[in-house]
Amino acid sequence: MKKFIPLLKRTKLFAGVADEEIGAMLTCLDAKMGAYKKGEYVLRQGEHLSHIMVIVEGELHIQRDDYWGNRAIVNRIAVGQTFGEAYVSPESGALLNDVIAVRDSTVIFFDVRKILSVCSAACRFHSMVVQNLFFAISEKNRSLVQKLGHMSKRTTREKLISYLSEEAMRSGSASFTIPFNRQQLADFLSVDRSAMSNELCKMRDEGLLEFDKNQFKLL
Amino acid sequence: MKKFIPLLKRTKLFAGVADEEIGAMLTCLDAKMGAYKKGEYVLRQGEHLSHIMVIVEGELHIQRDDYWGNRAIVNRIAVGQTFGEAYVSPESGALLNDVIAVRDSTVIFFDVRKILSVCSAACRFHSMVVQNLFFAISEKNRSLVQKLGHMSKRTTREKLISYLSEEAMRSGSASFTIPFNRQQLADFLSVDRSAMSNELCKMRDEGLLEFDKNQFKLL
DNA sequence: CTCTTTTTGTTGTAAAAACAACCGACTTGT
DNA sequence: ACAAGTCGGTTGTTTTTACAACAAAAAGAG
Repeated sequence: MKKFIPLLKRTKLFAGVADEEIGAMLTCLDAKMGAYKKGEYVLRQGEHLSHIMVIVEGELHIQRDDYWGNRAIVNRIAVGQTFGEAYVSPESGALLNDVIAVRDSTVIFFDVRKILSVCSAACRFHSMVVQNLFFAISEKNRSLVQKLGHMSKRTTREKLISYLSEEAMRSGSASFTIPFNRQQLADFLSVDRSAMSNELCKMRDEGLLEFDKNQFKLL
Repeated sequence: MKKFIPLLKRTKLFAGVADEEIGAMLTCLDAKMGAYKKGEYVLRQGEHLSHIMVIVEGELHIQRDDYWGNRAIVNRIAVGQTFGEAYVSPESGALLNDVIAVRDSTVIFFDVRKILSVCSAACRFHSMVVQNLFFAISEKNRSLVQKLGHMSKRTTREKLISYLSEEAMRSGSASFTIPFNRQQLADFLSVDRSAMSNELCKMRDEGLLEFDKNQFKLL
């Protein structure tokens, strides 16, 4: 687990915590590691979560499949990001979604109760982690609201424009790469893949944008 | 402001804090009160927020109107609930939505920085409020995910079933009252009002549910 | 109580999306 | 290298939605 300390240091969760402190905290917070193959479930809807997870390798999707096989991708968790902050609260019920590895992934789990309760040991930075956790969930909250902004658009085209504009804004350039393939993007925006593909090509023909695979350019 | 202390005591934010402490904290946290008429804007998209608000009278909608007049209702804030927790983080940018009073409303604002920094005075319960704030945003996070669950449904009917099921679940009964009129519900689910009204009546005719104004019963 | 405004339901039409089926290009594994 | 699988695009059909316009009922104002 130690080899991930430099990476952990750069995460939002451990921002401002010294290297040597992180090592101590791994013990203090009862950190456990898990490895998942591509396509494997990390957590399943209905489970009760007692740990917060930080992803240190790979990529996860928070998603949900309904009875008819429609998949909705709620969110994407990349290296350095966390999942489970929203389930820290004692009143939070069962997990609403599945968490699945979209690539071979490694995850470190931290015991929630140990994070929230003050520890006696060397964790001078404990309270900073609590505040970081707050900022992390705060950021996730804003990202969910932004996603709602895309989903509340009526047409596939508007959803695409809303999403792609955000990605362009985030990357700070009209050219950018999205972290989804077509099917995943369709599941993320909750539209039909073929209809979306069709719409993308129409938009390209109209000169609104260019794309090649996951590389997009807004014009 | 004092008359709201009993109410504040029952909010999630001040859970576990004694009456007399709340009075002290109102000063300590630099609480300010604001009154808003029905239809008035409390906050506007693009503003920068430095306060967390607790609503003590009335009802607010978090919403966004686009260029073409389409309104999307992101969330509803009722008495005792908070808004702005997600904008506490220093990196959080401008407000993504408008906040509007749907009824005459009264709001108490708390200075964010004073909440997050440790105060010297009588606020023994300060750290409890920080944790409560965490739980509040955590709950809001889950509610956003649930809303995404409704919005990710493809048809108006499915969205309605998803939403109404949740409301039934929450009320613990097949009969329940929703906090929206038809137009607001349509804006909340991001569908056309007339189409939704039509769908609701079809579902009633098929024997799926009964309703009278905002009162619904699932069968 | 009466007039006005708001809310809800209804209908028809045009636009858009979902769905299904298929093809070719590209990957991957053996 | 070859077979199997994945991925993105295309097309046609059916279903659903948005939009617009209107009517009836309810709520609210004076």
